[in-house]
Amino acid sequence: MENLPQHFDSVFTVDCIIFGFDEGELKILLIERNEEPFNGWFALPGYFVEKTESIESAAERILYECTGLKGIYMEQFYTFGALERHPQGRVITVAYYAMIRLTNQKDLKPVTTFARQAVWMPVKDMPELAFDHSRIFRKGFEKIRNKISYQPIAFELLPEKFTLTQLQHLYEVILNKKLDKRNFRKKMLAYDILKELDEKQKGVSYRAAKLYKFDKRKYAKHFNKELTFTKE
Amino acid sequence: MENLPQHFDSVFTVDCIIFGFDEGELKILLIERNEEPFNGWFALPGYFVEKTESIESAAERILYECTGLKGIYMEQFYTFGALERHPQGRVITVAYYAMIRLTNQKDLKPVTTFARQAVWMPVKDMPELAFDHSRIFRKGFEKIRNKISYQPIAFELLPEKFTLTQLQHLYEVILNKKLDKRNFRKKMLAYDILKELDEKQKGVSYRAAKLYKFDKRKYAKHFNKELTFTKE
DNA sequence: ACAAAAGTGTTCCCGCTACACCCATGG
DNA sequence: CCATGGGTGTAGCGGGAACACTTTTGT
Repeated sequence: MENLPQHFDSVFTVDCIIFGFDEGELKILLIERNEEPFNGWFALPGYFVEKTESIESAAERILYECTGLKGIYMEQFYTFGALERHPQGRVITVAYYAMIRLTNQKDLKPVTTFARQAVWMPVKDMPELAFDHSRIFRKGFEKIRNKISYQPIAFELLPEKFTLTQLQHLYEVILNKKLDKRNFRKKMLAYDILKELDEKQKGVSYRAAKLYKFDKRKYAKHFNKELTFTKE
Repeated sequence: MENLPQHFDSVFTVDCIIFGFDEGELKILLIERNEEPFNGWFALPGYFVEKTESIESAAERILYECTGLKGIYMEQFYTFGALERHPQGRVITVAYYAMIRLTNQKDLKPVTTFARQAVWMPVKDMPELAFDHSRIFRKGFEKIRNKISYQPIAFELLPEKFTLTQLQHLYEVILNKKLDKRNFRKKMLAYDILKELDEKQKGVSYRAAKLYKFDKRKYAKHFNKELTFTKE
């Protein structure tokens, strides 16, 4: 194989699975494509990586273009390169996922031309997606389902202040099974990564629950990891 | 960004971390490069992926060219695409690892021209590698160290028949810590994935140990996975 | 007989599971 | 006062960790 410099122009893409939690449902961000191929189909937000940017920053840029959000930690999880995955040629794609907090800004307008609109799609009514994106989604979903069972990463999806019941619901949705309330609370508090606030829920027609906050410091101490949740 | 068809020719590479276990040491397969850049440096076996092959088959081909081995199950673990990782341009690389049984054929002759020689390098004396291969290696090594603690994947490194002590040594080398003999045996036998043979070690000047074999059937039953160890 | 590794059980502790009732609040 | 979710404890079980001596074999 020749290795002439002009051959060193890789063309490849990034695709992102962006999880959000809203109205008790797990959702992911999809775009409706506005160009061929698969014009009009739903797809994962993703596009070509520029020659001058790293894969990570491309992922961040795409996420920004679809949501207006910046500085979200994304994790690479797999690279898909089947020969026939793109009808126009050989395009490999590096897949990332992110979990974001979607408060207020529920209706997102994409800042790009390649997407007609962006929507939060409940995971349970996922349509068939463009390219091999359905497959990418399944693999990514499996990944976070796995990860959440041994690492407390669900906070990223919740508002800053949340109740234990909200947190539990989120786990139940992701893991797709009922959890025991007492055991869940015991275990979660035993992790010692939550800070109990002097504040309660408001506006509910039943006993208000205590609010909690995720405590980055304690998390870092226990898991001796960088605080990768929100890259600063 | 334009998306003219002639731009749809990705150029990218595959790099492989191939683990072997020999003389009580964990080793990985390195090649000595025979072309620029990094001519003469040690590197992970890897090369460009052809336009007509999938990433997986490219990985297999490369492994074959370096070792003569076929049908080894390789697992993709990360894609590296930092801008400056290749001095001649933007080249992203998809990294795989494999664990192989290296009996008899300790001296491998590469079937390629881009490698001057292939060597089994003990992990503990790893030199600095070409490109960002040292980083790739560290990430891959961490991956298998992680994986081995919750999935019994170490058999692939041992000869077909092995003693429990050999298996334990292998775990100790990978995890880099001493394990308790009784607990190790108890746990390993409890997995119920070993078949005890009617055969003993030979040629040792002490009490001969029983030989065991990895039992694919039982493994598949417990882990309900395909028998991915040796793809047939 | 001695050197070297094979082989073997028990106890303790911790974390997970299962399970049901009273409490606070708003309407 | 009632409906709704908030909040709490305990007992049993199972898996992991710690720990030391006897057996077999070749030299």
